[in-house]
Amino acid sequence: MAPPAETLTAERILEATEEVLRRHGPAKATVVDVARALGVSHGSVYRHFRTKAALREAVTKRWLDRTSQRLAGIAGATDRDPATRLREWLAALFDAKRHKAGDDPELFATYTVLTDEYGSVVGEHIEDLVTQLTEIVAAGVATGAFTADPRPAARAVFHATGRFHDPGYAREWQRPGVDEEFTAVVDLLLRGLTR
Amino acid sequence: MAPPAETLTAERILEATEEVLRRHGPAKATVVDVARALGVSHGSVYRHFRTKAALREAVTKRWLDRTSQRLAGIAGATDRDPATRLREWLAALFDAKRHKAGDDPELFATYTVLTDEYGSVVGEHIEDLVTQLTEIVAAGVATGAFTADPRPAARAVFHATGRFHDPGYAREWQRPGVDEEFTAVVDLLLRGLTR
DNA sequence: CAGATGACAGATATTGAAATCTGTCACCTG
DNA sequence: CAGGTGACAGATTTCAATATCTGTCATCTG
Repeated sequence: MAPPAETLTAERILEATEEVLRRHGPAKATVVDVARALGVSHGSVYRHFRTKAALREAVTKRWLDRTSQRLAGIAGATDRDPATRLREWLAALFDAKRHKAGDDPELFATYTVLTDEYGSVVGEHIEDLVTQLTEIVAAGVATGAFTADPRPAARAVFHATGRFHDPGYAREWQRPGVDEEFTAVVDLLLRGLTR
Repeated sequence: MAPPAETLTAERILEATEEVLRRHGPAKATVVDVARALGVSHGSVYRHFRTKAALREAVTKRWLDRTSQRLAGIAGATDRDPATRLREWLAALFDAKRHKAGDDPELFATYTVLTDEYGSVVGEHIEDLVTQLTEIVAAGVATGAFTADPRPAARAVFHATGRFHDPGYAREWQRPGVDEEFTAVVDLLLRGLTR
């Protein structure tokens, strides 16, 4: 059922777009470049994505979804105790972001531009993450470990840790002492949640 | 001892610079404009500020200091109980920022550009604010209301409330529901601090 | 005939020459 | 002679012409 390798699919276009963005950056990456990379005319790209914006948006969504999926594994590990899971989930989010930002700063900057462009996609991603957090908090409430209204509490935890996952703070993630700051905030939040 | 009104002082240059920034914005405000507004040659401005950057930095500092001074009043009100003082201080910070951003968005954008340019001035301003918070937390620890190491706890509170005072989030401050989000975060933090 | 093409019009970006600005300094002036 | 000036060199910005890109669509082809 999988189409032959040479068939032009949305998937192949997205991969080529990621590569073009990596090479040229967000300002210079054009639809013509993507078409050239695939060896087709740019008109063909427009058969799969109505506009350049739609294409960039789809690439952005893909990138964010990869992070969500990684974290979903931790949120769903219902065998572990909620406090630990919350800590690990937040640490994993911080770690994922910090590595993305530190390992390839240019690519990270590229995606930061894209996420700024497509606020609604980011909004959905955040709702997704808050839902994962809600799952953990709700588990804690069920256990009796936490006292809280899960959804608003999860949202508060997400907002309170913004410094450790919002791309706007990426510069700070390299500085010494951030880990202590992270731990201090998470400790304080966990004390606030704990019965 | 106060110099006559027509004497060129650093103070008068700073006032003129604020006005020029308000009128022309950060990108188009030039030293020549400032000199023109004061009716002097631009060489005279350079007698008081070594570079354009030094002038802009001084204006930025003045602007930040005005906020610090307002908040210092609340932090220093040692007659009131620490938990209330902490809430009021954070609410006052949020309120001050939100009004600056909402009442004159262009001027706020101008100063956001300036604060991005002069990170060290912002750093000092933040240290100043964290010191004020530390004072409140320490008072709470003395009372027995809070359990915490005042300085790191104050820093954690500051970081955890970044969403409600960092200019990068200014867009969010207009949205409905932010007040509830603010209250949720502050409640959680206060629960964490409280013995 | 489904899918690809490339010519085209209007929008956007690039480029380089001209204009303006920054920072210095030798020289005024009250 | 303290404080101010304006001409100047080099850096930066502006602006208009030129080039490139986006999105459409009539046409082509396997």
